[in-house]
Amino acid sequence: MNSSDFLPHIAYDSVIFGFSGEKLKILIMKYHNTGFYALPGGFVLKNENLNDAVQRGLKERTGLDNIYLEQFYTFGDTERFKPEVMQMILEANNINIEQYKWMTERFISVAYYALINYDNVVPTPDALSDSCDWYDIDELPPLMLDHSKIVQKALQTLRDNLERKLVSMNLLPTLFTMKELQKVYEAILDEKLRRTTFQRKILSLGILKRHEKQYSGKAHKAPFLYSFDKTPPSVL
Amino acid sequence: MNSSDFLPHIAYDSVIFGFSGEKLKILIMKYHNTGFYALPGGFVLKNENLNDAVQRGLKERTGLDNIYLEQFYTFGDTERFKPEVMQMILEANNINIEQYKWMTERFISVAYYALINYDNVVPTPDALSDSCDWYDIDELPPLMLDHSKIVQKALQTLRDNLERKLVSMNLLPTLFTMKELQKVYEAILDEKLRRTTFQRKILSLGILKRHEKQYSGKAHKAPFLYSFDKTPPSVL
DNA sequence: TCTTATTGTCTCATTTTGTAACAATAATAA
DNA sequence: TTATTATTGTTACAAAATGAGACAATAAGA
Repeated sequence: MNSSDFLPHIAYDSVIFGFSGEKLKILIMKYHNTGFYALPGGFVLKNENLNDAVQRGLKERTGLDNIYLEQFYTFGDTERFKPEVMQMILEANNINIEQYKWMTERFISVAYYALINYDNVVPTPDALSDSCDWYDIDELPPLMLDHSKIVQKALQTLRDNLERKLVSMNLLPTLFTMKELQKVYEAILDEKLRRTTFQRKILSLGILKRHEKQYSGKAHKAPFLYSFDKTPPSVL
Repeated sequence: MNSSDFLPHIAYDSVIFGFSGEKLKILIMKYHNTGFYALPGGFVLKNENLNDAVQRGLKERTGLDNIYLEQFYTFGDTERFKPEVMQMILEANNINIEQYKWMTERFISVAYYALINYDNVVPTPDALSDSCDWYDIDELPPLMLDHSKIVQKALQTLRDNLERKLVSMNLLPTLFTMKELQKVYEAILDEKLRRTTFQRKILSLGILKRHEKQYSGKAHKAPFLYSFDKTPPSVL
């Protein structure tokens, strides 16, 4: 795979959401020797579907196949074009700038968000970066270029989609309690929800399967465990 | 303006909605001597914002400035790459294929929908096409490439956004009746709505300003006229 | 003046949502 | 063993939103 295998001027960036404990998190990369933080991204092969290119990149970053993905916006302002930034990254990696000149040209970036089960992931840096780590959504480092804007738009889209798509299914393990599910909603919406109303509403959707209780080791009544029922009525 | 002024591999397509009478309509172009019907589209100048490129194209097609625009999806499957199609269009226009070879390469297309006031528009074909006309959304001719898919996705997005964005504001003239507003909703959702419920709900949003009645010339009580109130509370 | 079609508003039934209360219960402390 | 504590599942009732119909008002035409 060399430069000429990729479509010039076209990139993708991905906002990879995971949920752990009480917090919504995303994966952020840090480039070698530059202090630049960025979203995981990549390029599209000349004979590759755009969506497949993103899946391929996510597989490299997370080790997971068949990730839940939603494309949410394509960023195409000329302001994103800062050739000196990519040049610094390439130089910091002792890369032959001449050969990778295409990388310093203007790019339009198609942005996706992914939802994955935090526990299943081994974040893996790429050749240009020395880390790929989870960050709380409200404690992100300063991101390069327009990546902060991309994250904000991803969050907004995730919120808008929360009621219409099975978001939480992809963020939780197979079995979970009603409280855990509520925590996911609260983390995404960034607001507290009323326990009884939430429970009634979710159950009335008919998308959950109730399993045997499991004694949790806590000093109170044990909660039911739930899973998402197979082939739910698409919640539309 | 010549070929080298444009970003290669990147195009846009626009689904331009208008409303007339009872029907939702979109603008469709027909290419010279080929029988190909297509959405209005175009390319992005090397130093031009993506969104500006689309506004520029819409201005050429409709004569309008500052059109309401929403980007809704970027189509990037390799299946869209059918060089013979663009080649036929170029040949039918006696265009030097060598010089316009870039047009026959693979393109990723960013799709937008626009909402405009049907009555204000003079549809104008471009250099390659001999017509640009309104078609009822349910009576479209067969469209080239994946353009039918693009229209379907535009419609779905429009429906999803109907409650959250001020869609109708851009499809109606300044003054309109409650019945006309209801017709817009019905055309978009493709379903009948109950008059009293619709009226109550819309009025409760507090986004309409009621004006003096105008005797309509019809044999019944004259309806109020409404306009959208300035700076509505963004309906979110 | 009567008829017709449609509009604006109101009422009442139904459904959904907000809010609080309460019994059940798993671990812990006494 | 028994009481205590924290949390859960469910119910009950109030408040709000929605569905469905009734009805008076009224502009134009018969």
